[in-house]
Amino acid sequence: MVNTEIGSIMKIESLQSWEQAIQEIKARRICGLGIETTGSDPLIQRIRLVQLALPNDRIYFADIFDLGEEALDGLAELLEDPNVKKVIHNANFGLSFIRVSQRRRLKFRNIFDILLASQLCWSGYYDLAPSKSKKNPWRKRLPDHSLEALAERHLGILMGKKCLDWDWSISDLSPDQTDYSTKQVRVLLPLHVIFQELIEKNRLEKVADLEFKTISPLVEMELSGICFDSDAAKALIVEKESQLVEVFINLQAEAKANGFHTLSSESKSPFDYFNPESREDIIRYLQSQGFSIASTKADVLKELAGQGCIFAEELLRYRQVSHELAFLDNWLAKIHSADGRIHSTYYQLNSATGRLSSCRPNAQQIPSRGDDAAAMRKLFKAAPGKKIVKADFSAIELRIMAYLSGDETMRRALQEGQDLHKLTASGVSGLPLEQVTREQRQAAKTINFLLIYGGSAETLQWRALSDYGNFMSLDEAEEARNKFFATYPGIKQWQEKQIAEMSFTVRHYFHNCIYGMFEMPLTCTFTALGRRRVWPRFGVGIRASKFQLFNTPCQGTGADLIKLVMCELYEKLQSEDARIVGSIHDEIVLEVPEDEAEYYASLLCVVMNRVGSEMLYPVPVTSDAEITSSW
DNA sequence: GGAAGCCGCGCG
DNA sequence: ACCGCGCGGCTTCC
Repeated sequence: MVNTEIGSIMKIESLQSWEQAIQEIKARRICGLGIETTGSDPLIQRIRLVQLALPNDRIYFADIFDLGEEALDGLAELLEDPNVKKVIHNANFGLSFIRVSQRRRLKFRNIFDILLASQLCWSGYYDLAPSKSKKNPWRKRLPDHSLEALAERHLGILMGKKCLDWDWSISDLSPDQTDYSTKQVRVLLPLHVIFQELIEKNRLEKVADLEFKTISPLVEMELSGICFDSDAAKALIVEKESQLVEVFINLQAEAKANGFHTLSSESKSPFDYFNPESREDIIRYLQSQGFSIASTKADVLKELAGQGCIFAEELLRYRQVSHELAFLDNWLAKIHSADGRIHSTYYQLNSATGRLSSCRPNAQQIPSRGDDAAAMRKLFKAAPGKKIVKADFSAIELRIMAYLSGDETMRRALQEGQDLHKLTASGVSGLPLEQVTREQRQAAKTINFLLIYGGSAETLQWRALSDYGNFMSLDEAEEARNKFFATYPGIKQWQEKQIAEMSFTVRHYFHNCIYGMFEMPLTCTFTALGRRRVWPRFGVGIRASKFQLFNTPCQGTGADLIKLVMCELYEKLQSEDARIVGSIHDEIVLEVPEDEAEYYASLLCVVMNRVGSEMLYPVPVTSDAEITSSW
């Protein structure tokens, strides 16, 4: 049992003593940092409390409302000092507020984020909890990485739930508030010791350092947001709404004419006849018309439309337009009042592979494929006087696979600057490289992507048909598959090795307050930088699929790469208004002053190529940059 | 009336 | 038997 009264709390009364406290911390080389704010939005709300925990159990407690915002200058400087380690839980949150207060680019150094550390050490782990669903009686439960959960799991300290309706802007904070806040800061250094050891034991040092460094560019990217043309969006909405109404009326009329009634309750559907959003209605209606389908997904409906079913065709149209409308409405709703821009949130390690994810709105799912995608993308424009500079890695998955597998043919082809899709086309068809047609190259692209992730001859056949109406017999698909692996024997070997990993285990270290450090034998995959994903071993049948074992190292290495690029690039950004504004898995988007666009376009490529080629050595990495006025 | 699960679909 | 995400709508269950 830990006595929370141990250690003294020093309330800072003046800027001068705050400065002294910071000097003392610099001598100590390490501190825990806790920040309380008046709300969750750094663009609107402010920092209220700053608490710094020292290794001698002393806590410096600063009320920024009393000291004034100038107090944050010294803190920002401390955060940029590479010689002092700052231990924080969810650094992104507090540091965003610091970044706003300083109105300048901050390069945080030597941050140790307990949240990211925990997510790294438990990456992929889950346990099973009973579920109400009959179809799926066990559901995956991911570990809780909140500070409260970590304190309980690793230290045995029960902190209770943080009260969400505490007001941190009132002049006199209640003892409950300040006590709870202090309790949180107090567990940071003890947790740091544990996670430092876990990171070392699991050989995650390089990945952890990368993740901690990524906080700076990510904070700035979220605060930068992206410029959005709301007038053009509104015009597009008007247009699409009338399209939607038209399709909707047609669907209603046809359902009515055939005596159909919806099952949806009245509140959900404004008409009695047919609710196009209800899969139940769709299946029932089409059944009544003599079409029997098990699913209402797009390719099933397309099949029906091909057979002359107008209703299915209209349904597809309805779906498409309503989906696009939902995007537009959502983006408009997310425009921030402070600067008229859209500020997505990025999660650094919410995914099992290490990729970034994005939400509210998801900046990584802006349409790019469909008919109206270009018009939608145009809405994300550069601010006046700025240009958008974007670059993506070319065929990065294949390069990563070449690196991971060490396949000779693939490596040599890439070193010689050959077109891998063409090479595959040649290997599959038996034609010399120069006789490969554009169509064959396109088909080879599909083959490449499907087969490196474990696709079967059947999926190959199906994709060839659905993508370009190219009919392939099963034998032909099987033949293409065999030729692919004959062309790249290293890939085949690597896949076999990965499958063997299913029954092979690696010692992975965990920690809790009951057992202390302990190891478990787990299925484990690794990326170029040593990032891990583990698979817990419960009963039979619950294990990594071969697809996951093929895909995770590849996707994860891509994540290592893009994060490294973000960090290196961030260091090289010159003017304050050259900003990273997007990161979409293999693509970086910048918004820069117009007259610097050329400079940043080439810088971006140089950094991407260098970082990529170093990480995947001896496989070279290339990228394509482009200067535009919108995404 | 809210939470959980499922489906379908946008991106890479 | 293709992987990884987030989101919105419907349905079901408390």
